[in-house]
Amino acid sequence: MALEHAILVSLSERPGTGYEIGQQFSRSIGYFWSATHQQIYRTLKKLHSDGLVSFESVAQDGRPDKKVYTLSQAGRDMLAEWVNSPTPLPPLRSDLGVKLRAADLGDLPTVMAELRAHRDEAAAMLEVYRGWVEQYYPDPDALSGRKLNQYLVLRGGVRMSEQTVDWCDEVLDRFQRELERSAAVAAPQH
Amino acid sequence: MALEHAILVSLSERPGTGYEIGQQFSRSIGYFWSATHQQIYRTLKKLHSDGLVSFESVAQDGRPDKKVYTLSQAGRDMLAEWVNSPTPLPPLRSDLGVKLRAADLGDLPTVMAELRAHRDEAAAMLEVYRGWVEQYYPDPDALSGRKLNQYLVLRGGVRMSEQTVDWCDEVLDRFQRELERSAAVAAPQH
DNA sequence: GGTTTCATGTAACTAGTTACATGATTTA
DNA sequence: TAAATCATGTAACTAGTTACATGAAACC
Repeated sequence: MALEHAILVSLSERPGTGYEIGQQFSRSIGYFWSATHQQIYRTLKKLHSDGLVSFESVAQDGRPDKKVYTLSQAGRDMLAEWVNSPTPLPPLRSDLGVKLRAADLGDLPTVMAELRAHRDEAAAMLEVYRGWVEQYYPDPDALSGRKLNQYLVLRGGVRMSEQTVDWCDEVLDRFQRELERSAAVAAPQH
Repeated sequence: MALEHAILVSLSERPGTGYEIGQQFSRSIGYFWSATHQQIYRTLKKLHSDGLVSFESVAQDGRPDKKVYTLSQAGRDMLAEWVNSPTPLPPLRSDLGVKLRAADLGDLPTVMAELRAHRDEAAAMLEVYRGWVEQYYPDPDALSGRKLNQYLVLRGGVRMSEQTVDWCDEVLDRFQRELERSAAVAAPQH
């Protein structure tokens, strides 16, 4: 139930509405989590009924009231306990990996085109993350505390994207050689 | 619904029981997927009712009958179509990342100890994957077809584990410096 | 004599996704 | 005037986890 924790972490930094938490999740790698707004509203409701957060309704003109949530002491205690607890290795799961294994059931040029698109998406994310590092953490050695933590999480995202791009490139290289090999067999030049 | 696909991929290589599929998922990185047996049995039932697989009950002495599932032509067609389709980048999700961001709510030495344990788990997986490469793919350049695909998936697992280990090391290094810094403040030597 | 392997299942739960709904405000 | 932003919600669904259940065989 890391969504609960991700929301609590967000609120531990500043109080906010469900909408704002959703924005943060989708806009930054910083929370290393993603969720739809429905999931967030539902979870906030549960966190409230569990006494981990409280909220204050704020009236607005022309817009629905917003509920500004704040972490309670119980929520803070719970978070601290969770932070000190072990994090098991997540089970391995990758759509791309599953698909790759069966790649020869498809059409190689098509598979390669889709792989290239996947690679490019990952490369675009990587550029975004690198831009954030430059913009928000220009002097990483000087960081400490919360800011350091946020930087290190971002570093994890950079590493992951790099890994994805490199893996796709490795696969594409090998598939390219396969293509050339089969072309050579189909139309030998000597 | 990549579990469906993962099961179909497994059956495309050889017919098998739900139990065997579960073994494969948990024993090898090859399918890049994990699932509990309950999930697998349930999904096989659905795949059967969708006409993507068929099964034959095999009586055994002293054991419950086993159902040996086989991919149907419809299943094979469906898989081929899926293999040719795009794979979107999965949403970023990491318990460790969420936790790291809130690391200063916990106790630094405790957090570091848990991080070290996480790192060691990932390093152990990495050794397992590397062992498989050596054992089953000693000459990667010579591979082609299904065998090549399987190798490339395994390479993805190696890369991911490496990334996890390296990230943990980077975080641990920085946290170590934080520890030393705070120790220096608490007990200055000059 | 206790654990692991083989082999399947039901039931209840938690987590996550997709579709639909409302409605004012700001920006292009 | 069309799209995006702000702000929340219900409902129905799919996916994944955990607990409980059975029972023989093989291994240590």
